[in-house]
Amino acid sequence: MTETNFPKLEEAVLAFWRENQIFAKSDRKSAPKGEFVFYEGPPTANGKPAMHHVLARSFKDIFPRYKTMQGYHVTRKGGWDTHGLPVEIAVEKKLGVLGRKALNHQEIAEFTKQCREWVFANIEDWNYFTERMGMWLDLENAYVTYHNSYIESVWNLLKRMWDKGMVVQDYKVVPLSPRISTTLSQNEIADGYREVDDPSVYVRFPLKLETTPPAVREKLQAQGVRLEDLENLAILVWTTTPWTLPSNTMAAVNPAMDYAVVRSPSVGHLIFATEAVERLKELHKEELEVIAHLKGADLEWWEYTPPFPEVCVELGVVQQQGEKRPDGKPVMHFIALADFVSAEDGSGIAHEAPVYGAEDLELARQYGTPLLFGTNEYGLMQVTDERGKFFKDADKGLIRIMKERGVLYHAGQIRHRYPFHDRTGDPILYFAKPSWYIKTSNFRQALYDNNEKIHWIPEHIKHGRFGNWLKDNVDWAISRERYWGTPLPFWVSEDGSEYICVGSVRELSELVGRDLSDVDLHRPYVDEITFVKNGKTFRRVPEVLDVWFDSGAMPYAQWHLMVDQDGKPLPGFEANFELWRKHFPADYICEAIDQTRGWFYSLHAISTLLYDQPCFKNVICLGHLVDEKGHKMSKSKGNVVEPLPMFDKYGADAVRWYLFTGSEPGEQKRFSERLVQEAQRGFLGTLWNVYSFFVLYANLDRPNLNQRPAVQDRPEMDRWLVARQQQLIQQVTAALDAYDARGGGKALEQFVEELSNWYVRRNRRRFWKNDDTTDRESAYATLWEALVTVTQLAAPFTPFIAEALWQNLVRSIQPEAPESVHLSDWPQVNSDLIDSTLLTQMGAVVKVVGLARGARATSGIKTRIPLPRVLVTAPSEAELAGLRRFADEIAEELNVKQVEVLGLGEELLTYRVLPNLPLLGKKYGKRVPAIRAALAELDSQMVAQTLKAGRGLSLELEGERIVLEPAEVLLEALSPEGFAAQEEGGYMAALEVRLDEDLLLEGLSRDLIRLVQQARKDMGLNVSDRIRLTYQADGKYAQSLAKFGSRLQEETLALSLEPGEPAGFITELSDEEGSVKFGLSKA
RNA sequence: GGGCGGUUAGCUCAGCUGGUUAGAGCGCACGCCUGAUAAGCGUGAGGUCGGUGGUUCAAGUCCACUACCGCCCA
Repeated sequence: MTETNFPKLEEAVLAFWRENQIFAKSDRKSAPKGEFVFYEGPPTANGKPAMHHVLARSFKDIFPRYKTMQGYHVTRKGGWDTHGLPVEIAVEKKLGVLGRKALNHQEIAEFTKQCREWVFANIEDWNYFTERMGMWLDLENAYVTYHNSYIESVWNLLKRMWDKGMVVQDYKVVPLSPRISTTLSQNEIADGYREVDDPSVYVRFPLKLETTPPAVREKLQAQGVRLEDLENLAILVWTTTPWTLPSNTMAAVNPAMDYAVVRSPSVGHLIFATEAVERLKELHKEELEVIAHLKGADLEWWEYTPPFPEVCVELGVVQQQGEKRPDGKPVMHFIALADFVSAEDGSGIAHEAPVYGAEDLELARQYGTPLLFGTNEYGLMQVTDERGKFFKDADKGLIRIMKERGVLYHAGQIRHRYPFHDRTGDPILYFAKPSWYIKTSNFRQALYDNNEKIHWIPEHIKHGRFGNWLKDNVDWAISRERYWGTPLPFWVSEDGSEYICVGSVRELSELVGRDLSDVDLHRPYVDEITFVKNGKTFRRVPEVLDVWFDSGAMPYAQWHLMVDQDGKPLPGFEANFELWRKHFPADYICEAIDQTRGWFYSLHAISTLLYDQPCFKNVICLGHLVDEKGHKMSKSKGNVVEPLPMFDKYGADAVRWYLFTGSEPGEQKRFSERLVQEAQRGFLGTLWNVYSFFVLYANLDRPNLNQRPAVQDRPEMDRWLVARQQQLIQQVTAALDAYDARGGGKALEQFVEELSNWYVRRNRRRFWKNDDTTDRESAYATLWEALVTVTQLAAPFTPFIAEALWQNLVRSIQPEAPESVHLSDWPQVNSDLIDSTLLTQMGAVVKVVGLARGARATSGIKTRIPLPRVLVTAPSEAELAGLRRFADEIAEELNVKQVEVLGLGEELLTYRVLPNLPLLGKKYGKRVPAIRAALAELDSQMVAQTLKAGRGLSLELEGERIVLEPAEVLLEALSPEGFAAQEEGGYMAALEVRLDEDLLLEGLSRDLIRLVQQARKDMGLNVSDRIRLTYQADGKYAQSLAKFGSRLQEETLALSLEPGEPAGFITELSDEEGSVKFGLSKA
């Protein structure tokens, strides 16, 4: 065996690539098919590379390698995502600036400096890891999102959107830590949930009868209820946050739900969800009588008096309570419809204070209602007698006021989970803050239509996770009150009346009146840049950009694209423009499934808004890696599998192979070391074995592989392998064209399995003892071609082993061949060589041999002992022809003297008669069971004769006669009596188990051959060394030697075989058949 | 609470538009082979296809409900 230490082999290949700059050369490989565009979704280099990065990078690597071999050029520009919260949090921890409300200039400078350093904390690990796993990526020219050039391109994109009116300022509900008014991230909140008791209050909102919707009037009338008779009619609204009630602008009902008009002895008439009636009875301990039913949808626009009507005037939002809009609709304080309202808790009518909830704010947008800020952003009440109190402390007082006003129906408590801020201990305040938005919702249709043009893997993401998300698209909030990010290029005048969006450094320089080319565009430096225009001083807005915009901008910013409103390059940026144009849109991108709302979306949104086209044509959306038990890998659980030890132990190829073929790419994958080991032993091991076999004998025989016999002159067995190999090229090419790595891998695996266990196994002798030179040369040629083809086809999957094989198989004998397998051209299918008849026939042979081996096993007679006869059959005429054609192969493989191929209707065979259900079901439907029963009754020989003659089968069915077409009946051969047989699906092999003296002696001779061969090996002889044999034998062994001695000599390369006292190396055997003792000496 | 995906042998996974006895690899047990040999091959055991109900001549596959796991969102 040659080198089998895969990790060591991989290191050698890496050295080879490095020394000979193979990656750089692949960049210059001729590319008649043009550019295949790949985008690297930028990882962050502050963390360590983990196994899921191997997954993504493997899939990112395989298709560019494939396309390069196919004759495309692939630019593999790396990239790093460098801004954002994770970096800031890490640095905050380090610097200890926790929960500070605002940093001063000096502090920001220190902070962003630290961020910049921290970003590449693990860059060395990343560079090493990427190379080691065999991913070719240009890391030297990687784009970096914090570079000034990158930021400038992002500004350019924003400016174009700004000029098109796509950028607006609006409110966004964010989680705040009150008192310090710091925006928190989801992660910071996730840990802070606590069980707490909060108020649960039911409040009456009296309805204004003059605004009753017509649908309500009609329905009440139909149910015999007069509106005027309803006393104190009010909706019953539920909330757990009384402090938000002063900010109430709407009450929401679910349009699909049932609502009841209920009479309460204590307060008059109430409307709330029918589902809640029983609960309220229980809760408030009073008898409630349902007198009418309404649908939620009926109630829209019905106006009510809120519990704190004075607030809206007090805040100056309207002139007077109950004000109308120009179209006659109320400005606020009416019933709105919302799908999110449920009746599982409360009354089924939700109180809407849009300032304090994201869904509520969205509803306010839909209905165009203004906002009432009952608190400020520090959580202090701004209105009512509770003014100045911390919001949670205002509940009691507000409840008292409502009681006095007679609108409180019921006040209780509820235990639920509510988030708190760890560091301050305060409850989280969800609060609407002004924020910058991109109006993506205006492009909902375009976003959706462009998505139709994308090929998603897996398919369901397209209309599922991603499509649904686009359908419900809301505006993209792009501003963050942070420090380390692309600063928003918006400058606002001191009076707040005018905004200027800056689209380039040059533009900013002109506004300021000095050259800013060397200024760091980050905070705090950019904050110092002010200018005067129209007599007003402009300062930058404080926010930075959402990092997802950074990453979504990479198609443009990685080339420092700078264009004007018409998309034409700005002066001096013509070359950048050409680079961009050559690389837009992407043919292929790949990331894990969590990117649907991250990178996939940001790419798609930006390209749709600015170019109205998708940004990528094909996308593989990977499932997550979990541990052996299906749990998420996390450091705290200690179940993380590190990639580098896997590479060191099994090699990167093994890991890659497992990731490609282990399961569908979109599925969640359970990862374990064992599976990598399996991949190594399976595909890689088998391939390597075949290769070793080839090398072992090729080194002895030195066949001339540069002058190979024509395919048509080769034996059938070789032509079969050639056909199979062409079929493989077809399969792998089709699979990779469809971005189906798994399909391609499975085809390769299947081929290598057949190559090893059928072709090599069957043809071994042609390599090691074959005086027929033509035949030997043919075998070498055929096996060599198959290995070379597999090497090339496997190159994108397992680049290391493929390279090693290429160097040894091809480069060693063809110095003019491409220097690396990755610089070679993808194999082309020669369909003339796909002999499908031959493939079908050989398929039947393999099948039947498999069955016969099973039969051998059950018979208990070792393969070594020849048997006189095997009967075989197959379900189709084409396959029977194959069995006849390859009868010799079958005989040899099974060690039987005679192969008898049985056709349809022969006497030795009996059959199982089966209905062809797919055909019969369509034709006869309900009568299928009866037909089935009738068929079972028939004599199978008769049926076989009938079908053999090509006649239909006539059946008596409940007095009716029907005739089944031959194709509607299936026959499966059964094992005949008295044979060791196996059958399956119409294939059958039956061994005649009859031992005679001759066959036994022949079988024993094989034992003797094996004995001598083992001795040769123990002596340390070469396979080609000649020997001399002396022996003593008795019993059956003596007979066997007498009869088959010459064969023994032949097989063991013995020049002589003499009876007498054994001399030299001694080996012996003794059992019930007799005994034998050999002496071997080297000739 | 909503959306999407998953649940098939001890493990990792296939099962196309419904159709005959639900497959593969690994592991396990037993055996074979012995000039690919610290390899190779075969056979066997092992399955209520998460559960319930429905549609159908026929359901792992279609429909409804449901349980559990995962991801995203709220």
